[in-house]
Amino acid sequence: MEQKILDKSYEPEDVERKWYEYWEKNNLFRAEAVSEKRPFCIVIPPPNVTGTLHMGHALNNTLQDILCRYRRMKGDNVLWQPGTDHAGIATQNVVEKDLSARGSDRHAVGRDKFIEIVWEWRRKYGGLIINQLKRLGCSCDWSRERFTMDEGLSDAVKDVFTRLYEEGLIYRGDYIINWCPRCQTALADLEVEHEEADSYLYYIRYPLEGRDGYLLVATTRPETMLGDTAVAVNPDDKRYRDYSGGNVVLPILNKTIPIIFDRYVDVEFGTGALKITPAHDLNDFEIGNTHELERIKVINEKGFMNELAGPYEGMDRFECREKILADLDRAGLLEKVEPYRNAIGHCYRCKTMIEPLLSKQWFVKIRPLAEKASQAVREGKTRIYPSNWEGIYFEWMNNIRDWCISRQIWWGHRIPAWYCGDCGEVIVSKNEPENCSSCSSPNLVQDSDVLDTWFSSALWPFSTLGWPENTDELKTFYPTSALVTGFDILFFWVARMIMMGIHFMGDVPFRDVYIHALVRDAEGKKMSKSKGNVIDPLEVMGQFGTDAFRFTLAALAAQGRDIKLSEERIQGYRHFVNKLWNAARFVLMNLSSEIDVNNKCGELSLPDRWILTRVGRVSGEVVKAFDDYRFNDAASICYQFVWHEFCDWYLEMAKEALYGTDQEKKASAEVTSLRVLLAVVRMLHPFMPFVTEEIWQKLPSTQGSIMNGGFPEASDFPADGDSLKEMDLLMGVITGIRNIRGEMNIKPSVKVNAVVDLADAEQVEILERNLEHIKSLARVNDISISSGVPKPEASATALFEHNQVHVILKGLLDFEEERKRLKKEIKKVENELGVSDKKLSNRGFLEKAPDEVVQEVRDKVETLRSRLSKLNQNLSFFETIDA
RNA sequence: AGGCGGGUAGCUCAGUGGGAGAGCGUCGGCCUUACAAGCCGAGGGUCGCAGGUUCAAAUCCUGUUCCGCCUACCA
Repeated sequence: MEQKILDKSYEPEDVERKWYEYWEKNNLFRAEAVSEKRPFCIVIPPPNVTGTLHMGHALNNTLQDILCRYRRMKGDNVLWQPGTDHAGIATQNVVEKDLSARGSDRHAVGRDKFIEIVWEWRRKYGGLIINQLKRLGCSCDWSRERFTMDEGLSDAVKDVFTRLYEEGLIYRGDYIINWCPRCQTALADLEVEHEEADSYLYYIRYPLEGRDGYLLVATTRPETMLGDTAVAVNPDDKRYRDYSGGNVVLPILNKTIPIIFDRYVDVEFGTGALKITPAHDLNDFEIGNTHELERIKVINEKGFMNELAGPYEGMDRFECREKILADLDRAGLLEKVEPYRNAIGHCYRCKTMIEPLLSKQWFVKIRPLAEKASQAVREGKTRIYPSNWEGIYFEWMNNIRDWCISRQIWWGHRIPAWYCGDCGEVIVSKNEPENCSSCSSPNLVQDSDVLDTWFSSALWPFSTLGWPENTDELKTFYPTSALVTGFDILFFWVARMIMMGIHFMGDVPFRDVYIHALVRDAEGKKMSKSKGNVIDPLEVMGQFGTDAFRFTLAALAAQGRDIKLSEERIQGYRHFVNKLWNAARFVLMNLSSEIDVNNKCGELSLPDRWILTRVGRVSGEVVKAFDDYRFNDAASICYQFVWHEFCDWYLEMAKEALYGTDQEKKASAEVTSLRVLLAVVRMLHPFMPFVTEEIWQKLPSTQGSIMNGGFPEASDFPADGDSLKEMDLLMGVITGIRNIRGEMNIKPSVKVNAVVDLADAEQVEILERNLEHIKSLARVNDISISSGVPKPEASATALFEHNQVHVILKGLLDFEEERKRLKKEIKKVENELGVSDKKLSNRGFLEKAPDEVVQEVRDKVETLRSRLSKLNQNLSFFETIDA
């Protein structure tokens, strides 16, 4: 027989391991591909396969797990679809770093071998983050784990690429792209981080051809002048009107380039003359196109000056800048240098300064996809919570530009395009072609680039469910129910999933998107390794227990606000876990061996009726909060109820019956406390899966896992409105006496005598029936309840509603203290009365405010008046008595 | 430059038209047989500032200031 009494304190470590193994062994996370039950599906935002769990993951997955566990308990067929992402650039970087530490590099090992090494790496470390998610308690259906480089998902990628190509939505072209000279690859616009920094604006003289003088040009990047093919001015700019048809001589290279006119140029900025470098700047590129300018690339893919850079060939781009400035200065062509702040793009992976470069890349023509994705959200097919993110989503969708999807790295989905070595034909095909479709030549070479990782992530909600096969999973779970993610990947990932989902599945990929906050440190700073302010979730779990950690995250996850996390907060919620544990321990200790929650018991006591009514209401509130993604509300409702209603009031009062000899009363207290505890652990289970399972398994009347125990609902409990009012009265008396005791510093060991004077004689009986509770909770020896009795001599009085309770102080304390206390309270009541009186003397209020509001204020005034007169009476009593 | 969010108790925040709240911290009192990771009690706020709408504003509007974030092709 298993020991049913709980240990004195909760020890998370063993308990967590035990139950996670139990859940997995019993397949409790398994979803059914076909089921009568209502489907609920979340696809996990796939973590990088090389990653380790950080706070962002912890929050993100805790919230998902809360939703999944909640829905499962409500009887849904839940699929939490897990998996990892191959994270092309990040993973390649990690493996390359490892290679270089061993004195090698990817070019030395070759492409095929390198990819093999990365797979090996994944086999070795890919399970790390998965195990960390398990440690967090995540109830993913691990039997369905996917990886973006799996065969099935790779097929999906090829399928999507070829179909988009055939539809003209994927094309290949020469454009200015963001190039990272360190990672040696193109990046999408989104992958470039702009940060404002101190820089300089250099004013350079471009001598005019065939006449005296020069055109003064302002630039932040003097090294690109080697690739200049024009200088542009605004046609409306009077200063340059007579330069039409003229040329300038490009300094250093002494090349003649034209002065062109274009409205793009801002007359106000700098000198109003803009040097044009079509091969190294997006705007210049576009201006170059309209004016049919030559594109001269002077910086190569490694960030070094090439052979077209004349004397600077072979220099690094920054070195070249310094040299060129020195040379210009010497030639008297550098007029001035001004400090200037501008935002320069950096690689989001390695922080290297991005080089805008002319390059041939693959792009997705995004507008047609974006428009439908925009519309779907506008029509409410997908709802974004909190809704202010919708505006940001639309904003981005409206200004979106074509998506550069080719990457010059090796780890990823290779672009399914082949080039004919003989006729130059481009063949895009799911399967490797044997001959050129145009000239039948077998001389075909596959494109060496791979696709942006986000290209495969964009398919995640349907590729993981088996697409392009028409699987049962797709039929059952697509569109998925909710997506939970941080705003930092709203564009990278969420928007692109919506586009691809609509295009290939004909429907949005998810009904709801819940955008959660960022986890910051206690000062509100972003956590980062370089700042050294990271809190490691695994350490936290070890120190405080996973349940306390999860509850903290949920309790702090208010919509639209970042989370400031500190160890003190987590510690605070660990106390809550302990409180729950001890409540359970107490209930268990007092249960009779043959007890069952369905046992018949005699008449319920007032506290019994009250707590059952309350737990019903609270269940309803929690359900509503979960349904609205108000995790913090759900958490604090539970916290408040468990600690301050169940423990502080109910269990304290139940002791009366539990310790007593009346078997009927004892039985009803036992059944009620068990019933409420069973509800409490179930409503807390989504937050705190481990401790609740541990308690559940020790409680009588349970079978199997708490996961199958159902979620408590309002209708499970009797609603007894009278019990709420009666308890208010009872608690009012007890609180009144406690207030006096506290303020007068009467020690708990000293019992007092009290007289209760009720305004409503009919309520006397209510208190009479509950005298024992007042005596034990307020530490009272003798008490009398009646209506309309005079205040006893030498007593202190507490008021509640229209009632008063007098505590006899004779021989207990200093009356001066009581006079002070009364005066203080009189002042407080007078202030409140002043506010309300003012309202009632305002004609506008009486005429225009709703009747019930006016009535409320009238009632309040009445209450305050009677309080005030009682307080004054009490005070005058004390004024006449000598201590 | 544009956009978004925020400023409420010492700290972290909830509260979106009608009585300023919670948790933590602080202070005072308690080893009351579930829990000192606990129990009982107390103190503490001109709701950033200035106008406006309203009978009534923390709440709605306008302006302003400070902080944070996002987006951006003025060199």
